[in-house]
Amino acid sequence: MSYVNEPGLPARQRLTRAEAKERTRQRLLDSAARIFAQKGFGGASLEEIAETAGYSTGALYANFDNKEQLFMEVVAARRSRATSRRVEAVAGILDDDGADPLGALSQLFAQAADRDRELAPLQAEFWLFAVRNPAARKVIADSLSDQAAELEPVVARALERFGADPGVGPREVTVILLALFQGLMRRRRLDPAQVPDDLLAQALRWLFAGLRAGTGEDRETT
Amino acid sequence: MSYVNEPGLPARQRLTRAEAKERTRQRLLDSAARIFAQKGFGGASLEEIAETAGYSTGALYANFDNKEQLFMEVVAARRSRATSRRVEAVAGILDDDGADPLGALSQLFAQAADRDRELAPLQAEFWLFAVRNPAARKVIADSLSDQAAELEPVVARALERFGADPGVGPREVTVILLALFQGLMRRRRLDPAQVPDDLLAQALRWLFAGLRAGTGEDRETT
DNA sequence: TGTACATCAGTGAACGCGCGTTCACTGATGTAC
DNA sequence: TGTACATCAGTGAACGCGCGTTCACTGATGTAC
Repeated sequence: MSYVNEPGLPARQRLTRAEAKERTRQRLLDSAARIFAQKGFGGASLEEIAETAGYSTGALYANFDNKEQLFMEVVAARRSRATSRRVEAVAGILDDDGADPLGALSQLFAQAADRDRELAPLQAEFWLFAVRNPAARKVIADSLSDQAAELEPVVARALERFGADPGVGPREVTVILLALFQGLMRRRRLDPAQVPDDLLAQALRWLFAGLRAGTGEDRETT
Repeated sequence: MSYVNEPGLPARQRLTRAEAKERTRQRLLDSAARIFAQKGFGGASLEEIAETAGYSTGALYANFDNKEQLFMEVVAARRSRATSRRVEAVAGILDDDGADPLGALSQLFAQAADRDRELAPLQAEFWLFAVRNPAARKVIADSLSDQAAELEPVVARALERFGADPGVGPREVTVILLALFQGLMRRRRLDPAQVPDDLLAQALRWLFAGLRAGTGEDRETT
């Protein structure tokens, strides 16, 4: 095998052409996600994206058709990642028998949002892109649906555990929870004082108490 | 008085210079809000904004310093408008003794969101601008706080009416409600099927049932 | 009321710059013998 | 294993276009007498 894999060197200097291209593609996608999050679709320049990844602009056009397609590939790349890990973490918390699972859960989310500062802006860009480009809407909507579908069984188990009315659809609750979470995290970003760590926990407790208390037909008359 | 105010003509042909300038300013702001919503901050061109309003680009620079300041003026202009009317409508529904106030309320919001298609994209642009421009963050955050403050007394009354625990802070509930509403409306825009008209009503019923049922200290242990 | 001058809101052509995209080129990888 | 040629991922200069911004100018409004 000659000198290719000398023990002292960082392993695998040599990549096949396809591997090298894939690595380049991934680096460009990572860089693109970062710059799009920081500057927005309009504000991000392809040169900065390429440069941040360590390439020249031509590398982008060897891997993607144009700026819009690059953006959609970022969407697709984000589709599968991160989400799964987060769902697992949520499931873990609910299965543990800690004293305050809803509190722990909301802390988990708050920490995730504080750590990954680019997630929320990136998602806002995705949403705006979807609203403005009819061709992209379905893809981005599906990406969100996937997210919800993955979280749904965990929510279903939580509903059981907290003794919710069995008539309650877990899909609906999942959509509500995601909306609530996103809304609060966005608001928190603008003025953190208005959205303290435990506000999401509060909301969750109220919501689950309500899920326990009444069916959906809990109409009220004076 | 010569011929200035001939009865047959649309009244007040003559405007004072200040009035004319103010009218121009308003038209430019309206047009800017529309184009920013449609194309985003980066995608909107000053020429299109001016042209849509019926002016040339120079008119923009006679009224605003530059593109960023124009954007911030759009934020400020939106701050006072619309919100008040909406809050009044909400208050009206809660004071009426209809059979299903929460349902009526959520229908009101859904209709508003469907009618004003530019509101949500514009607010997303505001949010992104705030996140990216530290100097603008406080102004935009305050704008949101105003919105919440205006809605708060209405929420407080709703809490009383629905018999919530008196220890519950109306401000927190207001923040939660706004987050929930925004999150659901955004999602609805991407795929309406996932967020039917009455999902917000469902969420509200559960939340208020929870507010009635338990205090914030409703901890749960297996 | 009428006249002469000052002001200034809005015009629109011009400027320079940065951007997305293209393309002839390079040199490392792959293939055939 | 070695050699000759083909392929193609990535380079980087060049292109043209649209943009934000500027500025000399215009003509209607305001002011002074």
